[in-house]
Amino acid sequence: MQRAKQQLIVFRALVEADGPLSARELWSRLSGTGVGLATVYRALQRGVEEGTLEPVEGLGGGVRYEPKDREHHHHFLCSTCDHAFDLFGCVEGLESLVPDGFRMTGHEVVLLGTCDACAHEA
Amino acid sequence: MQRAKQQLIVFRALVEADGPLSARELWSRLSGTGVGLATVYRALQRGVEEGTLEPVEGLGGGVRYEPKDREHHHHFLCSTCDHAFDLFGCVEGLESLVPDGFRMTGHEVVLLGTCDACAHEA
DNA sequence: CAATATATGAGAATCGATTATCGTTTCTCC
DNA sequence: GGAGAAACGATAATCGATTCTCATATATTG
Repeated sequence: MQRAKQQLIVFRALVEADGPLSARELWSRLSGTGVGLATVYRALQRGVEEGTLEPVEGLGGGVRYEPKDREHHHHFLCSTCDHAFDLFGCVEGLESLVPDGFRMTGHEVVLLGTCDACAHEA
Repeated sequence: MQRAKQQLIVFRALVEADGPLSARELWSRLSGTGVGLATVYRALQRGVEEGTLEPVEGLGGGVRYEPKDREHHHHFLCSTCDHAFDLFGCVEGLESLVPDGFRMTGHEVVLLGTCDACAHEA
C-alpha cells in the first residue's frame, strides 16, 4: 500500500471500464487489491471534487461514476446484468419536446434491453 | 374514512398530476385528507399489481409513479424543485446507438433544466 | 531515522426509502 | 345490528447506500 496509490487504482479501473460504475461495482472489481469500500468512496468523492470524475445518476440503483473527459454520450442499461455501457452518438429532436417557459440545460438518454453477453447466455 | 376510498384518492392524485410522483410527493399533496404514508405505499403497490400504475425510475431519487394508460412519453426533471413533468413526443435516431449484439427493448429520455415556475422565481 | 501529516481498512453509525406490525376502524354480508 | 374480513394510520423495523470513527500504516520533511 502506498499513499495515493489507491486513488489511482480506483481512477484507472474507471477509465478501463466500458461504462459508468457504482461504488460497489468498482469495489468488486478491485477485490484482491485489498482496497476497502470506504477508500473507494473516498476516491470517488475526491475525484468529483477535483473534477476528474463525473457522477452519473438516472441509471437505476445508486450513483455511478465515469471519467469526466469523455465526450458527450449516453448509456445502455442491461436489465439482466444491470451493467451500464457507454454508447456513442446522440439523438435529434430534443428541443421540440421542451414546454414553453422551461429552460433545458441538459439531457439524458438511456436505452434499456439486453447486452451482448447476456443475450447469448442460457 | 371509507374502505378503498384511500386507494381512489391516491389514484386520482396521480391522474391529476402533471408528471410522475414519488410516494412522498404524493403524500404531501394529500396532507389534510388524513391519508397515512403507509397507505400511500400500499395503494401504489396495489396499483402496480393491478396494472393501473407504472413505476418510473431513472429520475433521480426514488421511484415515482404514473397512471399506466398514458401514451408513450418522456419527462422533464427540474433541478430546482425536483419535480418531474410529462413531455409529449419522442426523439429519432435511437436505433443507430445500439451496439452490435445488444437488443433494445425500451428507452428513456430525460430533459434536465428549470421548469417554468422555478425560472420565474427569485 | 524521527516527527508529523495524510491515507487506509474495517466496521460502526447514519440516512432516506420502503416494509412490517399492531390496535382500531370501516366494510361486507347476512 | 352483528360477526368476520379487509383497510387504515402511526410508528417501529428493515434495508441498502453512504459516511464516519479510529487505530494502524504509509508518506513527507528535514
